Amino acid sequence: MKLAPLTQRFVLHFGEMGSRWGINRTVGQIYALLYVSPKALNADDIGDALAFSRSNVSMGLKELQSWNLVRLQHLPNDRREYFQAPEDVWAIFRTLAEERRKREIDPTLSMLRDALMEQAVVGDDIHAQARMKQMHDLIELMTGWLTDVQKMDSSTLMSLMKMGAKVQKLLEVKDKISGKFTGQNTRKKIAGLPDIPLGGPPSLATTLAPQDQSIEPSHHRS
Amino acid sequence: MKLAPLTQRFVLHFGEMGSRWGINRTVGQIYALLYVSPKALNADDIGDALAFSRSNVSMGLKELQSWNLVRLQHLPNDRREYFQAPEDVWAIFRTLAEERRKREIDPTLSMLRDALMEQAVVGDDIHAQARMKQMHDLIELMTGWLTDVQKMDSSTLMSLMKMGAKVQKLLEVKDKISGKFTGQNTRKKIAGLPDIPLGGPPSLATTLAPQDQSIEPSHHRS
DNA sequence: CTATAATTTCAGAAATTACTGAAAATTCAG
DNA sequence: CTGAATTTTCAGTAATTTCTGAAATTATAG
Repeated sequence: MKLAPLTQRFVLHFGEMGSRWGINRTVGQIYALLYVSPKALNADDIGDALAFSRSNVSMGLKELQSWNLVRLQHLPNDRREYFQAPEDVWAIFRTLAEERRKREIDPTLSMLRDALMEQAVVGDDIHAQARMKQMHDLIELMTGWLTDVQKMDSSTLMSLMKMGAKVQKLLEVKDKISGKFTGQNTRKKIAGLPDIPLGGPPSLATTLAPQDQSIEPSHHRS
Repeated sequence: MKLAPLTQRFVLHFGEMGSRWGINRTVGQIYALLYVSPKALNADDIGDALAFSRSNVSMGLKELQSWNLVRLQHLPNDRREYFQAPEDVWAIFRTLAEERRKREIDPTLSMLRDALMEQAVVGDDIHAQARMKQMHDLIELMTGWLTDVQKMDSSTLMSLMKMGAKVQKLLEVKDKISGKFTGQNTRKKIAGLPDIPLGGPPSLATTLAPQDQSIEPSHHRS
């Protein structure tokens, strides 16, 4: 590997972090390289720079393409494919968020939806279902909000993030002007079922009724 | 494994998703079980319910503890340790976000910080450093904002999320009232260096000056 | 302090995932 | 179409991760 020193550090770091991010070392390094590269690279460039086999590079690129994280380019008088990372870091971030949602959240959300449709019979399942409902509602709220956020233009998003905790103030002001409740009816409510509890302890107790709720397990051997 | 049907589906799903979430099957299933369980469970209960070896359960619980995702309990007249997931789904989510940041983001942020302190010498590194700066600034903005958000009380957060894209409107209104620029000076600016570009294409060109920026790679064989 | 219960550690087995080189498939200039 | 260039697939191997049972450690009741 014959990379410029800072580039090399960056690439190696991404390789190591890969596993924590759910990608492998190869994919991490390839992406890092594309990200810092001033020009698009072909598979041989990459394999050469990182000392990976050609097939490994091919698989890595395929993976990155499935994440929508690379742009494919064709150059005049060159049959090979050239790859580059999008220039806009915001765009990269959005893509990442979206893809992660698709892979890490959506399947769970749909599993939860299914489970909530069923009529729980066993006692344990009745409680379990209430818990699933809580999780489902939270996830739906978060992903719905993420969708909204992704629709905003970058500058709005930027403002929002830069003001940070100050939104709270702004929301308070808004409340005073527009009436008692905040954001009411802005997002659809799921038929018949209770809201996500906000506070601490009383949360579960309030969502589903007659179930053993005491802290100490009652029948766990003397 | 002798679990109630819905519980079982939930547990198995978490086991499968585990790998995508950076935890293993065991840990995923243990957490799922604790999450839906109406009472705290001890290691034997868990190993029994999921058919894992005692040592595997022990390791899994250790892992979950390192994520701050389980509470430990002691019962009268029972030497064993009992585990449970926090009841408040919001609290769980916050913990998850915080831990993931610690593991998946912070190391990269600090690597980037280090790399930005160096004086790039090689041409490629000069460009690479500009790219790292963009990534660094975006991450810092996001994590800083996350910190702010985590400081909000749940109801504010709830309002914010429920209003979704409508914040945009609110921000516009605020702008009209409070002057021309939004959020200006709300978060510290990093000395002397340019902001994160917002738009598409002109982004990189505006951040660091005299570097090959043309789209077609100029010296890539005829 | 001793004996027992409970938990943790750890070396090796099992399972999974990553990587390679060779072969197959695809693409495209001529 | 043909054949060279390029990319993809895939079977086998290497590396890593997960899981287990046995042994070691820790905690505590008596």
